[in-house]
Amino acid sequence: MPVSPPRPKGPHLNALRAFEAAARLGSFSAAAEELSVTPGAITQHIKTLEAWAETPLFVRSARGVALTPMAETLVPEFTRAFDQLGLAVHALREQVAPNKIKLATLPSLAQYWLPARLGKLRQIAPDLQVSVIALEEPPNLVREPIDMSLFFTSDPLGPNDIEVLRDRIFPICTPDVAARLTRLEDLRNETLLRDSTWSNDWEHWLSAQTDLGGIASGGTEHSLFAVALEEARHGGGVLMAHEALVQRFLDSGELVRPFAGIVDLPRKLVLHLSPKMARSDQLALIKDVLLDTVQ
Amino acid sequence: MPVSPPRPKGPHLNALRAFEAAARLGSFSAAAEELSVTPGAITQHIKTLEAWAETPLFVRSARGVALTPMAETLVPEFTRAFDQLGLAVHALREQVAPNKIKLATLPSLAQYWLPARLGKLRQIAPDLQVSVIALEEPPNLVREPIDMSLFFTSDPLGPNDIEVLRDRIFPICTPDVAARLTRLEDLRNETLLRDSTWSNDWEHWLSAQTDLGGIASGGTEHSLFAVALEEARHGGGVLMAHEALVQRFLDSGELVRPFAGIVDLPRKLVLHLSPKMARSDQLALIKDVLLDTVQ
DNA sequence: AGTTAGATTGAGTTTTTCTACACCAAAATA
DNA sequence: TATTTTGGTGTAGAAAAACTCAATCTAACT
Repeated sequence: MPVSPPRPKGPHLNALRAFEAAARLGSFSAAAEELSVTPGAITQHIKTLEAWAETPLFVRSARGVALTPMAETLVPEFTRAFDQLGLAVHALREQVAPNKIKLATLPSLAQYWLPARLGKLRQIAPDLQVSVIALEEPPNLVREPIDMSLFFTSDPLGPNDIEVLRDRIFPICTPDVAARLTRLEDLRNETLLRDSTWSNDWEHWLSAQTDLGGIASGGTEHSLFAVALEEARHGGGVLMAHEALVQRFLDSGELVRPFAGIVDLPRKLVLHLSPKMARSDQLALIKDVLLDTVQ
Repeated sequence: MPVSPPRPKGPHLNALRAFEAAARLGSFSAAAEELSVTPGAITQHIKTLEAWAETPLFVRSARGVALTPMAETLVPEFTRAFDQLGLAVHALREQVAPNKIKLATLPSLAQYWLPARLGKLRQIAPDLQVSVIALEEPPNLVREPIDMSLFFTSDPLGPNDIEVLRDRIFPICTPDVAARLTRLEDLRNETLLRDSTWSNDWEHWLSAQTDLGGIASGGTEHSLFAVALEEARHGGGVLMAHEALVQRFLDSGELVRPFAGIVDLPRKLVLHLSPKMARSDQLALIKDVLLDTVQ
C-alpha cells in the first residue's frame, strides 16, 4: 500500500495514436506513412508507451513487428477512440466550412482527368470550393481532414465507395511513331514507356494479345505518369496509357492508338467518401459530375 | 479549385483534449486543473485550435468563457472520443496489472481513515497492491489512470458510486480542555480549530444546537485537517471533527467530546469507481473492507 | 474606489517530437 | 554462398510543441 505518489499522468496522446496506427496496420513503417513521420518516430512513440505501461506491446523480429497477444485485445478499443476523434474533427470542419471540400487523388488524375470535371462542377455550383491534394497512396479518410479520395483499386467496394470507371489500358504514341508499327513485333524496336506505379501494365496488355512474342519488359520507367506521357507526346516511344488519362489527346489527334487491343483491368477508379461526406447535401451533385451523368 | 497543397495536417491532439475539457467544464481554469497545467496553457491550446479551424470556439468575457453555438454542438462528439480513449487506457492498465489499484482520496482520509482498512485488506488479499494518491479534488476517473476515488459529496449517487458513510461532525478536544467546557458559551474563550476545506462546519454544528449564543466564527483555520488535529491533540483548542477521522482518538481516550451534540450532515463519503473497476472481480472484497461489513 | 475571478500575453524554458543517418538482422534473391 | 532488400533500432542534434511565470486586462462584486 504505497501512499501518495504524485498525481499519476496518463500516456502521451501521440504515443497512443502511433500505437493504434502501428497495431492496425501491422507495421511501424506503414504507421509512419499514415502519420507522415519517419519510422524512427514511431519506434520512439511505441517505446515511450511501452515504458509507461511497463510491458512490451510488440514482438520485434527482423521481418517486422507483431502485437503481443495482450496488446492485440486492446486494439479495437483504441481504434474506436481514434475513429470517434476523427469523426469529431470532421464534424468540426463541416460546421466551420460546409462547402470547402478536400479531395485527394493521384497526381496523374489530378492533372489529366479531374480538371475538366471540376470546371464543370464550378459552373454548376460556384460556391463549392474543392481543393485537390495529390497523393501517391489513398489517405485514411476517417482520420485525416480530407473529404473524398479518388484512387484505383481492385478491392471490393465498401459502403462509402462509388465506382467511377473501370481501368482500361492500351498503348498510345504519336501518329508518326504509329506509322512504324504494323505488327506487335514492331514494338521490339520502340521504347516502351511506363509509369512506376503501374509498372507491369505492359505485361498485362501484351499477355492479353493473341499473338505474344516475348516482346518483353525493357523500356524506360518514369515515376510520374505525366513525365512518361510527355515523352510519348514528343515521339519518344510507346506509352501504356489509361483511357481516363489520355482521352483528350486521342480526341485532339495528338496521340493515336497503334493497335486496336484494349484491356479491361479488374481495377476500378473508386471515389471514397469520408463519413462526413457520405451524408453531405452536395454528394449527389459531385457524383453526377464525376460520373459524367450530369444532364 | 486550388490544386495540390501539401498534405493537410489534423489539429494537435493535445489542443483537442484541452478544448474538450474546457468545453465540458465551462471554464479554462477548471480545464487547467483537470489536466494539471496552468490556465495559460489552456488559452494557448484553444488558440491554436481556433487558428487551425479558422473560427472562434469560445466567446470570451471578463467573467469567463462561453462556447459559441457552433462549438456547442461539437462537444458531445469530442467527449465521446476522449471517454473512449480513457476506456482504452483503463483496459490497457487492467491487462498489464490487474491487481495494481490506484485510489485517490483526501489527505485526511488517507491519513486517518484508510490505513486501518487497507491493512485489513492486505491481510485478506495480499496480492492486491493498492496505492493511495492524496488529492484535494476528486479526479475524473474516466480520463485519469486512477481506479477509485473516495471523497465527500452531497450529490446524488451515480451508477458507479457506493455510499461508504454519512458525515457526522462534533467538537473534540483533550480531556483537560474539556474540563473547562460545561456550557456552549464557554466556547467563546477557546480557540475554535477548523479545516479550510470544511470551513463552515462550526457554523453548521452551532446552528444545530438548541441554544445558540452567537459564539461566532473566529478561530484558526488550517489548510490541512491533520494540522488542525495535531493542534487539538496538544490542547490548542476545540476542533470540529468528522467522526470517521477521529474515531481512534476517541477510542484511545486521547481526545473527548465536550458536548453531546452530533450533527448528521447531508454530505456522504462516496466510493466512486472507474468504468474498469466497476466490473472488477476484486470489487466485492474491497467494498466489504471499506464498508466494514467484512465477515 | 478597491478587490476579485478568470482569462490573456509574451518571454523564456523545458519537454516532446522529429529527422538524419548509420547500423543491424533475417529473408529473399542471385 | 554472396548480395540485396526489407523493416526496425539507436543516437545526436534540431525543430516544434507545450508549459510556466509574472505582468496585465476586464468586468463584476464589495
